[in-house]
Amino acid sequence: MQNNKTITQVEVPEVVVQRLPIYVRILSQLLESHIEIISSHQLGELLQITPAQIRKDLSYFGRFGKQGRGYNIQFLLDELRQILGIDRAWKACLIGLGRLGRAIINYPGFSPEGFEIVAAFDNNVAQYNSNLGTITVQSMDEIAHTVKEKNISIGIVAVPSNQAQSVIDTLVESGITGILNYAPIAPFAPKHIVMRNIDPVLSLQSMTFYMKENDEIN
Amino acid sequence: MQNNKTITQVEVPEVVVQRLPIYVRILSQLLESHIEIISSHQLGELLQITPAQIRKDLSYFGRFGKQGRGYNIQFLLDELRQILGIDRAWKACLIGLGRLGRAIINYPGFSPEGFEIVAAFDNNVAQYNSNLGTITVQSMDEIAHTVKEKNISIGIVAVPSNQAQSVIDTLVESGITGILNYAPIAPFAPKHIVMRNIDPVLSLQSMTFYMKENDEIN
DNA sequence: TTAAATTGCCAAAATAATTTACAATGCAAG
DNA sequence: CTTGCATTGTAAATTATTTTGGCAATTTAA
Repeated sequence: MQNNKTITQVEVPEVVVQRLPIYVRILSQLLESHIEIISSHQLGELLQITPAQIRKDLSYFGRFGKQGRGYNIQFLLDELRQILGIDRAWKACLIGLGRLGRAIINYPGFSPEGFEIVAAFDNNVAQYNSNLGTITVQSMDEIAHTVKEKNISIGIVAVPSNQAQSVIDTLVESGITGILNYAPIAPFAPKHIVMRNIDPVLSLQSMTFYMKENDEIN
Repeated sequence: MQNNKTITQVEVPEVVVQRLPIYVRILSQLLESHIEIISSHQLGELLQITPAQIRKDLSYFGRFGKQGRGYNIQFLLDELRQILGIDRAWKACLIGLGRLGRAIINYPGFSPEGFEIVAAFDNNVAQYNSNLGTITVQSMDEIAHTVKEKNISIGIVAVPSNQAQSVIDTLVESGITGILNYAPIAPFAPKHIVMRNIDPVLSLQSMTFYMKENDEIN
């Protein structure tokens, strides 16, 4: 393991980065409820996190609050959005249009957050070309070309396990930098690629570890 | 934060528990390829983990290998499955049969791993009662009764955000001990409940934090 | 019988994450 | 304007986790 953080900047811990979107979500809700100011204590209450941790997390990026008062929610939100890079739109493509892929492409939660699926690929083009609104399904051969042409930066992988790694390889070669992988595999990609796995079976399997203990009481 | 691990046993770190299912998955694949023995070094290669970490992880639970030889895959698999509690079937129920819920109930990946959805609930019973095979959709009023009757231990939440917390509360009252939550909220539950969240938007939002930096080069 | 491979484990070191504590500041009330 | 309360930001201490190095014990294979 080489040290790649000698550059001056204090490295932001991964856990902190993962908490920021949660902060954003809660703050958005509060704003919708016409609340304008919140303290780290109140926010911690809502999130079941200590106030100190919230202040510490934020301190990696700057000073956003006012002593004696708390945080202006709108301001903090804008700052966090910028920090996360979600103050702008991101283009994504979807690979695989089986049951899962179709559920993903119809999921209404991505676009309000700025993630737009602008292309879809499946080798069974004809079968899936209906009901997809403005998007035309393309053959997987066209991934590289389309990704470059449309300047897509995120790939969403929803193909069967046995095809997933090769799709990922293709995406990487096409110049994509982020991959959201739904295939139940341990994917491999170069370090500059940001990978996130969505894997409900793994979640369940780590869940039962803790449940089995309780269960023995019954 | 109270110390709840003074009981004698060495607490198994959460990350370790989350790696075990990955070990199980890889080992299963190896077994299918008729490989019988593997060393921590080879396994580490496959998973991009150091051999020492794999040995350390396993050492929390016992001794499963042979010096000079490595691990018998079938044996290690059986042991890990038992440790995780996935050496038996778990009954789950699904709440919410919108697009997401229907994708979940049709997902073929749960049952081979021993997670069986044996009940489904939605307030719009009539609408969804077709195409669900053996499962009959019940009204949400019936959650508590059915969970107890069928001895269900896992709840899968796929209702809209605004209903999710109240569904979770109901599940908890019904005696469920594990919840797989697909609703994009920060759910609240008592500590004895094991909660896992599946939230692709949060994943994407923590992804762009790392992508935006690379992006500025373009 | 010997050499090579590999586990299990310990202890040490390094790294990371969380919590504590408090000075500094801002706000509100009088 | 002054006082007292609330709250941030952060340094330091603490706790937790991960990694590393090393080696005796054991197994296999030559």
